[in-house]
Amino acid sequence: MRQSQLFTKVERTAPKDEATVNAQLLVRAGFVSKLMAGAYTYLPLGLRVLRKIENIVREEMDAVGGQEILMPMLHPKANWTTTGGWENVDVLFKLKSRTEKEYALGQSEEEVVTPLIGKYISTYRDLPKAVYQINWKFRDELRAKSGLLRGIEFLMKDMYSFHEDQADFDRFYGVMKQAYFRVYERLGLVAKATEASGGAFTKKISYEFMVLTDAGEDDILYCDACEFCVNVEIAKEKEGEACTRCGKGRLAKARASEVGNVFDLGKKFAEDFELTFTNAKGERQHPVMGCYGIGISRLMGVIVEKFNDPAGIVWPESVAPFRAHLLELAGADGSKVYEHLQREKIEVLYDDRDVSAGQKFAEADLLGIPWRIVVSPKLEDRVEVKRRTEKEPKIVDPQDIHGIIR
RNA sequence: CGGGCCGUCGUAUACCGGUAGUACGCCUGUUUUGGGUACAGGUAGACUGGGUUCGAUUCCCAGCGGCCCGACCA
Repeated sequence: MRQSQLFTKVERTAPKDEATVNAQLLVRAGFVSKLMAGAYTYLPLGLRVLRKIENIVREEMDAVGGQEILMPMLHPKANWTTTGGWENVDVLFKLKSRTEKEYALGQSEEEVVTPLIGKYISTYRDLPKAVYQINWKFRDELRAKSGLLRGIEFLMKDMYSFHEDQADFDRFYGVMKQAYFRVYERLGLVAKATEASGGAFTKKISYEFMVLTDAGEDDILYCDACEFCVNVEIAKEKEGEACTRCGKGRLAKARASEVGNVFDLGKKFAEDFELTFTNAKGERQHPVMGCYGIGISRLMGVIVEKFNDPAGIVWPESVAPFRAHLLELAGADGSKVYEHLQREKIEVLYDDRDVSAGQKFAEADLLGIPWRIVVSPKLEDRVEVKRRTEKEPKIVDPQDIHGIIR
């Protein structure tokens, strides 16, 4: 894409009312624009990043047999009174139509997916099944904050699985855990599976996937020698104590942001909606249900919190809005290189604007695209290629670029 | 929801109970051309509604909005 055509522009100063790094950089660089606290517009650059994260999550959910659907965000009140959520879920947005009919905005979709699945599940031979969607969620938070980290409207992948028995759920939970770790790894993040409380509708322990960052709002204790990790809200252990699981490590405390979770919902929702299947003995039985969330838009914020330097964002290659940023300095013509990269199917942002070299360099650093390519009269027919993470460029022939940055 | 701070050109800021200034942006021209080039001219602003006052952007009240701390957060 030609940068001269991009409708957004870089701001030279950071917005005064954003405290977190993710909000400051994303707003300044023109990836997002705040409509109100907790709700952002995703601009062309930001939407490209969001879609990349979404696609990585989608690929990994498909890989474990998840089937993608898209459910309404607007829910009838009845589904929520059936489960008690209308009265008990305080973050539920409720609204009334002009004819006084009442609705809820989806903040999680057990109330919709459970009756939906009931239409298609009748025998144990239909199980297990896992369906998911990637869709906007609404939560009436008392205080939206921290840029993309806590919104009242946010993009989330939510998967729901249905199983014949607890053993099959447990098996699937293990599969999902590995899928989640693959997602985070592909995003360049290290996540810890953390034991946490199950919230309002399950007494069981749930697992939250946490990325360590000071911008987060959870405190966790984790063992420095084994995988053990627990949210302080349910921890019986204390910081500095020896780990009881492995007996070798010590527990350290850290701030983290929750980028995914897994709940064993048991039979709660199946019972509420009278969802049953016929087992091998011919008896009617409730399936065991699980739900699995990943906060897509929050991940975008967390990635920026983790990957930045004083000059700007440093996107991991897997989610960068473009792979290459082609800077055409005054007196040179980058159009041939641009066309070459397009033929090679390399996503490239072509800075063809009539602005100074210094401004192009500064803004390129802020945008954080992984590879920077410079064409300049100084270089004659050669071009300069540099990684965002590195200091020194390489001078190469234009036809060699795609081989280097691919 | 409790507490605190704050709303001034597009952005970031300053001053002031009596003509609202600066930087960046934007427009025109010249200049410059490898790290936000320089100069000249121009453009553009007091959240809303009440009150006090001769006069309010400034003081007071309310509303709306924002940020921070806490609580909350399937």
